[in-house]
Amino acid sequence: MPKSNRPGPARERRSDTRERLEQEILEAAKRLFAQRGYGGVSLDHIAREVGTAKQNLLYYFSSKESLYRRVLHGVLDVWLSYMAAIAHNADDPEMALRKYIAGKLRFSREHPFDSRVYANEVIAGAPLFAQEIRDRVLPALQADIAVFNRWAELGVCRPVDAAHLMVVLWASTQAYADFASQICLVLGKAELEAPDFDAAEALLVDMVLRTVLTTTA
Amino acid sequence: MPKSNRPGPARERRSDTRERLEQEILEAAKRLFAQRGYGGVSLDHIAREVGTAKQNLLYYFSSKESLYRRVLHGVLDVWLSYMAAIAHNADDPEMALRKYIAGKLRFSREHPFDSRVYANEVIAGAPLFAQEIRDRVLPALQADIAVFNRWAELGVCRPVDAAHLMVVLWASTQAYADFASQICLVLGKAELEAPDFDAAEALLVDMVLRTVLTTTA
DNA sequence: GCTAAAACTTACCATTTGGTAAATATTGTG
DNA sequence: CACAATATTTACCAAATGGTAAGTTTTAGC
Repeated sequence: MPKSNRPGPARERRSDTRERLEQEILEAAKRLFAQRGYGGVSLDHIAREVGTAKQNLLYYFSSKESLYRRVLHGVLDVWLSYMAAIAHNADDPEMALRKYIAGKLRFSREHPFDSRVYANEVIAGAPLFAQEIRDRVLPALQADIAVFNRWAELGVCRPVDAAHLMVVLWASTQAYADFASQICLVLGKAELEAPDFDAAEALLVDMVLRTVLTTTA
Repeated sequence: MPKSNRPGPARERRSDTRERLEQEILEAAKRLFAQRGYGGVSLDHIAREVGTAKQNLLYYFSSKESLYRRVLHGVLDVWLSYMAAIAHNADDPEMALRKYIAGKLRFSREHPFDSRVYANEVIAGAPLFAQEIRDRVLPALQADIAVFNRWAELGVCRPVDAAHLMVVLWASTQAYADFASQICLVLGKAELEAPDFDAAEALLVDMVLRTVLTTTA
């Protein structure tokens, strides 16, 4: 079998190399932005981490800011999908909430840096992401609030302040990424493990279901 | 009445000036560290904010790091006092928890920058404050866990995972400082006001008491 | 192999960084 | 007023900052 015109997976295609390096840059940027915040990271830093030159970053990403924005978008997309899933499971409040909490906690475990970059941006006052929050998070939240209200009308849930409930869920689930260093220190362990996330999930689900459901399990 | 030897409050004493300027520096540093993180703030920045020269900051604080540490200590001292108060109200779990939540939320409202600086430090992995957390937060948490366990033994409370419950309370209460910008955006208001904090407090108290107490109110 | 596009490097730049050293100004007290 | 302690400014510094401009190497398709 001779070399096909469109090169096979034996040797990486140029476009694949590009994509891979782009990913590596994004990953490194994510780690560093998470650790030191936007202003605390230099392009040189990121470049060295990836093993290329600073000027090559600027070949892939036109500026430090555009790189940062790309990282932020990745996080938000996932979180919004979790919020949308609540509406998709609207026929079963308990399952919807269980899934939401489990999903957010799994994300905190598997992508702690993503969560931290986002946290840094919000703590800074969302200087670069305010519009994105208005345009995408606000409607997603309103949709979920509507779902909670419908549940209350149907009598399957108590009427709760859904907006603040979601804030509590955001904060609690993301804390296991954002505040992991402190949680580790006070639990006396080097890093959070599966049982810790399980315990967090059990407690959070318990708290939320006790607060929201009318039927006692 | 002639000028007394020890100058009265008519003209500020030197030592008062010193203290005042020191405070102003700390306040400005706090605001800026909260907004941009340690690495994102320059001494020049802080100095300009205060209206003095960078080199004069270094006269009052020996280095950027020492300034940062001072800010962090201020926050932790208050939070630890709230944690200690739980043990001091050990005879009344409901009141202890109500007070804790109310106190933390009031602090988030009145001192949002403090909370944000601390959040930045923890998100960064607590590079400068890890030892402080081990030495002071860990014992404080263990003391509170012991209180929860005693409540469970007495039958006034359900046995809960007190460590994770405290994590949830930390995250939820601090979110109203750290994530205020996002909460404002999704609530469609310019800034959080008293009713928002009241709603947050009501929900959090409700959630926690439903989870913890054996007696139904 | 040839050529053009894509990928990467070298050179450079004005500005800002945290910090040191030293000079100057201001203040309290005898 | 004098003098010493306190407070503030001026002058520097080597290193790092984000970004531009221009060059060089590598690759894909003919």
